[in-house]
Amino acid sequence: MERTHTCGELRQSHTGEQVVLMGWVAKKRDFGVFTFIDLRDREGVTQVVVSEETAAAAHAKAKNIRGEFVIAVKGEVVKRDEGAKNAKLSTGEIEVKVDELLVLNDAAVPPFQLEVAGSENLASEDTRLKYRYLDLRRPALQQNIITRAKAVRAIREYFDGRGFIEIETPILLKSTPEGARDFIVPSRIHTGKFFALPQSPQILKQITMIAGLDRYYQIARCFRDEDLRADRQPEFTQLDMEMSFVNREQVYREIEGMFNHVMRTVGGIELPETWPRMTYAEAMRRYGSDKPDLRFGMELIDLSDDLSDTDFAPFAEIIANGGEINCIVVKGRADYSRKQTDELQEFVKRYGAGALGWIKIGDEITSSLLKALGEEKIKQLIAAAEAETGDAVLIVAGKKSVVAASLGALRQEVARRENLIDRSKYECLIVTEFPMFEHDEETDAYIAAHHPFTSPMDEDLEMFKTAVNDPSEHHLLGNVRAKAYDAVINGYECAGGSIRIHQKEIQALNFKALGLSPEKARERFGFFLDALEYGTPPHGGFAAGIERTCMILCGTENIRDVMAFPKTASAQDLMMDSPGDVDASQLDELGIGVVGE
RNA sequence: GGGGUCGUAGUUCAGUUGGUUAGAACGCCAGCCUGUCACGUUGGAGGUCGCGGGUUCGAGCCCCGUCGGCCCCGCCA
Repeated sequence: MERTHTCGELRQSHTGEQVVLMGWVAKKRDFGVFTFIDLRDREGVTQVVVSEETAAAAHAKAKNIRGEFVIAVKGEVVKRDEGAKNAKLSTGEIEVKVDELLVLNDAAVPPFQLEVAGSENLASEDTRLKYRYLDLRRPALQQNIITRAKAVRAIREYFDGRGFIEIETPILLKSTPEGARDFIVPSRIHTGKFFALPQSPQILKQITMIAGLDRYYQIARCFRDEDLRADRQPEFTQLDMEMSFVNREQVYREIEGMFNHVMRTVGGIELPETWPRMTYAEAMRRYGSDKPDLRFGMELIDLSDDLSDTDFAPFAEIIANGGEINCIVVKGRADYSRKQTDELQEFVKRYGAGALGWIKIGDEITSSLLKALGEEKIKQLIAAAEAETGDAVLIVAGKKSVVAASLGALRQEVARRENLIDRSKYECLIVTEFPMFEHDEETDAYIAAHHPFTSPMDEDLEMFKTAVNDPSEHHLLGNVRAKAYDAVINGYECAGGSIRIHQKEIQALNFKALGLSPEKARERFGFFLDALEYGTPPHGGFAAGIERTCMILCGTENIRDVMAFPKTASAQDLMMDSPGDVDASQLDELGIGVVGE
């Protein structure tokens, strides 16, 4: 018996045809003298009916069939009576009247129900992860995996069409102890030495530019041994690309072109041909985030000037120390209860905020700051925030970075709670002019904000040189902007990149800024510094997160929904139970011993 | 490393102030059923209340510890 059709393709036009379907039993409805079976495969579900009267042998076999049995049926496509059609199924206008039924394989009773009314009754995620092969039979999850395949295909289409070439770079690389923790692979041939898995193919793609390959891309697996999040896994996939002889705008065009092509062809989503641009400084000021979700407003408002003359000691101190006092206005929520504002206060405390001040503009004005600031000042703040009767004003004071982080996160949290996010909207932007360095307070050192090969802005080059060469001006590093940029869709950082340094003098300057001696730099990146000597073209590029892009396309907030075999938040695979032990002989061969706890 | 939250039947959950034999739905097993598509219907089986300890006459419930899932902070050049 050969399959003639999938379970998703039969329509009324097939009426009368003899067909063979194969698939899994999604559901059986037994009526004694006949039995309905919902037969499922990747493409859909088709109802087949087995009658004792017309197919006694098949009907007898159907008696013993259970969910997830694998069966083949042969029979005629018949049009359903008007009242018996099922509008919920794409194949609901027909059914297959079975003549022959073959059990291709039986199945144990599944540990959880694949199809239940309402996805909120699904089995818990750890159960489903242990039996991932069953979870993956769920049409919703299969659609995500299929969407991902389409997205990757669309990416290849785009770059192939733009004259880029796909180049594979090694998975076994060398550890460069900067950035994320590496996954380490021991070498048997060189006992005691180790490879590292790529955190990204960054240096290698730059070397392809030095090699004159000009336009490179790769669907690259990346590995970072850091803690997980709802949108972060230890291994993930990036679209990695690099091009020579380009400026930032030319890279932006490729970011826009690629995402627009993928979102249009895979998701039917139209994004603007040219995306809005916003500097990092503006994004932080207006949204408290370098990846703002622009599907709603509720921008941050700076109240520092209005409070510069305050007697209230905590605020005065914060302003004196260069801090800020910002607020957001929640429309129509003057009715926030004490419990709710307490919850929001707990929320901002996670980000280091000391407290959450509030003003509720109801029939009368109430505020946690009424005693501290006085009624007149409260009214001034309301005016400054342009809040209206019925609104709530939420205020955070503190260090600039803490105010941005906590209020930026609060803005997102309130939008979620208040249902301010239009899920049918897709708001994208390119954030530009990221800072070149971040200041690490613990070590009082400056570390690369993007990576150590990022080019400074031309406008800031002199300041950069001064900061590096004059120890008394070292703090200026914090002001140097880079030719670095991110692509943001709906509050997700979907891609990031930069124009790279192609002159060895500036690269040396950058290593010095980062506190890397020439010897250390040579030790870590010697091969790359050598390469820079031999005619490096100006170049730049970006890397896009495949999973995050697919999360947006699939409308999920969980990265595990767009990966076939994901790991748990504690970086384990519950299906294969990895990571696991290895034989002592394997360790011996590698010259490795495990130090007990 | 830290915080929050959850853990009771195969699954999703309920379980009162600590008090008799821990319940429901779905699933499973056996029967009946000529048009279902969340089929209906009759009956049945199924529990180490995550694990360990403690308090108590008595613990699913209280306390301590521990393990695991999820979310967040730190971390993620």
